[in-house]
Order: sequence, then C-alpha cells, then structure tokens
Amino acid sequence: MSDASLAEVLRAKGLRLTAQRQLVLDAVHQLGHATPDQVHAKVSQVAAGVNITTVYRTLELLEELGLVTHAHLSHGAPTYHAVSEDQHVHLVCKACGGVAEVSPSVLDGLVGALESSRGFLVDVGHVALFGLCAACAGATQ
Amino acid sequence: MSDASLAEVLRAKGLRLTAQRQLVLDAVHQLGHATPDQVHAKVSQVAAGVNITTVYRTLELLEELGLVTHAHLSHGAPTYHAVSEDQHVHLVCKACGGVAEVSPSVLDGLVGALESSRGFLVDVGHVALFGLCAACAGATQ
DNA sequence: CTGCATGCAAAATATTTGCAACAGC
DNA sequence: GCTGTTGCAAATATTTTGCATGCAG
Repeated sequence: MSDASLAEVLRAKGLRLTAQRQLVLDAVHQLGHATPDQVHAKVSQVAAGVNITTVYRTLELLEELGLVTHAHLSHGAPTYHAVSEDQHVHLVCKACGGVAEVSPSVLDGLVGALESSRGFLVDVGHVALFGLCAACAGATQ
Repeated sequence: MSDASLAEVLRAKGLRLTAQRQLVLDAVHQLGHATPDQVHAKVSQVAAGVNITTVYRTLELLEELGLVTHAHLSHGAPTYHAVSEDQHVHLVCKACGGVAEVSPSVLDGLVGALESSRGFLVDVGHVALFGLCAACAGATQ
C-alpha cells in the first residue's frame, strides 16, 4: 500500500517513482523512527549503492509530500517516521537514551488548555517529552 | 548574585573564576534562551576576543555545575538557559519559528498521568511542544 | 610558581549544494 | 528525448580536540 500511494502522490506532482524513493520510504516504515543515518544504513542493506545525500534529499521530499514527518528527540538528531503509522508521543529518557511511545490521548487535556489559553495548536505527532523512564528512575537517583 | 554563586560553585570544585565564565553566564541570563552561537555573539559585544570554543566549553561546564541547562527546540539547535530562572515550557511554532513560554503548570495533569501509568518522570524544564502559534494558525491554513 | 583555562588551528561530524551522468516516462 | 534524479565531490555549518601560551590562585 505504501508503494501504491507513493507512486500516486509522485505522479500527481509530475515527479518520478524511483527505486531509491521506495527504499527510503520502506526503511522509514520498517524502522519506526530513525535518523537519516539509520535510514541510510537500512537502505544500504538492500541496495548498497545508495548515497547518503539521496537519503537526505528523499526524506525532505517525502516530508513535503506528507508521507513522513520528523521529530526532534534527544540529541538534536532529526528522527523520521511515517505519517501513516499511529500518531504517538515520544518519551525520551535522558539517562539511558531510550525512546518509548505513548498514546497521544495523554495530551488531550494539555492540548485543550493551550488552545483556549494561548491559541496554540500543538502538533501531537511531533512532541517529545524528556525525563527519566521507570527503569532509570528506580535504578539511579 | 549570579557572580557570587558562580565563584562559590567553582571554588567548591577547585576551579577558577575567569572573566569568560562570568560573561557567558551573564549572557545566558540576559538572553533567556539562546544557542551557543548567540551566546558567543552576546559575549563578543562586551569582550571581543572570546573564542567560540571557549563558549562551548564554558556552557558545558556551567551545565555540569548545574547553573544552566539546555533544551532542544526547533531545528536541532541546543538552546541554553539559566536554571535559576523560572522553569518554563517552550512552545515552538513550526510556521514562524517563534518560541513562546508557558507555565509548567499546564503539564501538571500530564505529568501525573505519565508517572502513574508508565512510571515516567517528565523533566518539565526540558520540554518543547511543537505546533502553530495563534498568529500563524489564524493567518495561514 | 603551578596547573587550570584560553585561543588558535585543525580535526571530526553533519548536512547542503554544484554539476555531469543516468534513468523514468 | 526531455527532464527530473542520482552519485560524487566539494562546500558549509557545527562541535570537538591538541597544544602552546597565559593567568588565577
């Protein structure tokens, strides 16, 4: 299904369906969330010749097309994930660096409060919360 | 007061109080939140000779000492702010790039929910929420 | 004096861009 | 065949590191 919609969206803009674009989109789907570097590594497992430059350009394009988005997680690393997946909020542990996902419903109250008080519309899929995961909170501190 | 506590904290660790360290800490206080580059620019207004390298090293040191922290806002740019300031949540507009601040109290419900359901302790001062500010939400879209 | 701190330059990373060769349609 | 795409290399931007000089204590 991702291939079909990719071809469709590209066609609609007069753009071309290439092996690289399919591979990058597939890699994003498979990885869940990953940095450009990780996407490149994943793509390279299947097609070794693909350049990191192309990965950057393709991710930018796919984001423009609305097929993927990126969030800024822990260390300034842009992390891409497919939009077709369920939206989720990232919980980044500052101790172990792990990333957990929770349902956006936990933000419902917050989103409503910010919208009424400040007129700010939160992009739920782009939110990252920093803190300590259960394991690290118990272990250390 | 910042100078006094800086000298104190440095002394406690056998480190030295230098003009650069005072300048960097002052710049962070004055700027509210800023990238290393912006801190360097601010410091340069007062003392032109200060190297960007020193700013990086000093910010890292000040963070270790607990005098400043950094959050990752919009574009992977680490943003530093003094810890003595009131903690605040950053609202980053993905359209205009503006950064607004709101009271952490809006997160109270969320923090409680995550702690009980997942055992995750949110670091309130480090949170950045992406979305559209009131101006951009009204203007565009 | 003694050793930590700084400045400078160069290295390591991450990301973007110019251009010629290539491939989708 | 026409034009969008890719790969390569070089340019940029950002952050880190090595080393000799300088200054706080």
